[in-house]
Amino acid sequence: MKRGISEVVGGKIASVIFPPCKLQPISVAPNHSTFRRRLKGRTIRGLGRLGKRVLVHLSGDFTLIFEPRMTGLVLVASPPNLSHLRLKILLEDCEAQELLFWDRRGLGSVKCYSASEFQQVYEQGQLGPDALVVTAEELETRLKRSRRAIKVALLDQKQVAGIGNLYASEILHLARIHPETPCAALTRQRWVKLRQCIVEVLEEAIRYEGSTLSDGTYRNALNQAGNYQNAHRVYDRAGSTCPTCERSEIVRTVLAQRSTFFCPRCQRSMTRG
DNA sequence: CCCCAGTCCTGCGGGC
DNA sequence: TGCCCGCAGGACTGGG
Repeated sequence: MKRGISEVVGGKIASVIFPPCKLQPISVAPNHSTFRRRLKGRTIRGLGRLGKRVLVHLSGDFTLIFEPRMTGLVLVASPPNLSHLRLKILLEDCEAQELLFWDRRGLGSVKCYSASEFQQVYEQGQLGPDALVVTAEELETRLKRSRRAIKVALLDQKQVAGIGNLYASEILHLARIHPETPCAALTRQRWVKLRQCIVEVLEEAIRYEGSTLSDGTYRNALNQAGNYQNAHRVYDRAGSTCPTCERSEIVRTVLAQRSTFFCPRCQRSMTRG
């Protein structure tokens, strides 16, 4: 999503519009008027990412933070519809005419923080190391004393930032680790393998422009559907044959109230294999 | 501290 | 055909 909005860099924010919306409003921080005041007239200096959040760095040391959660989109193209359009930022002096935030369920948020506010909110410990750059040693050090299931731990953004429910199942299948394996039971070798698979799955998903599931919500910054759902090995594939062993059927379970998919043959043991 | 369950939100789809 | 209800999950909260 971040990559798709690069054409906003260098732009100047001409106006900030919260379109009238009959739905429950999304969260805006610090509040609507401060948000608008902080954005207006500023120049977009660059882009960043913090786990699943998209960062837009502004002049004056402010940072605009998009948190899309499941159904939010950061767009530089027409949104899927107007009824769920939550924020419209009109731009000048850059390739993109506008930067939009669209969110069907409204669980996402937009924030604009000063450097010190940003530091406070995302102080050390709030978010773990980014999943794309975490090392096996960091993962092991953070989790080896935990008795939680590895699938649940991978979703904990304080431990490692950037892995969502869908990708946790895919990562563990590729790493051939049973999702209920207690973190403390994983060997050094398994942490190394796990880190490799985290990077492999996430980079693959990014190449495919993400997963557009059956509800059709996820889109890239140009409102184009992703293709990673066609590459899923286990997610949402309960009952179909495992593409790795081509023998067992994919099983669905629930861990920490989240759907979890795995192959009982490839991800057999809790502690070895 | 560690960990889990409940909560928020909207639209889709299964069941009847 | 239409209605109702369960479900999807990322982050946060409260509590054991």
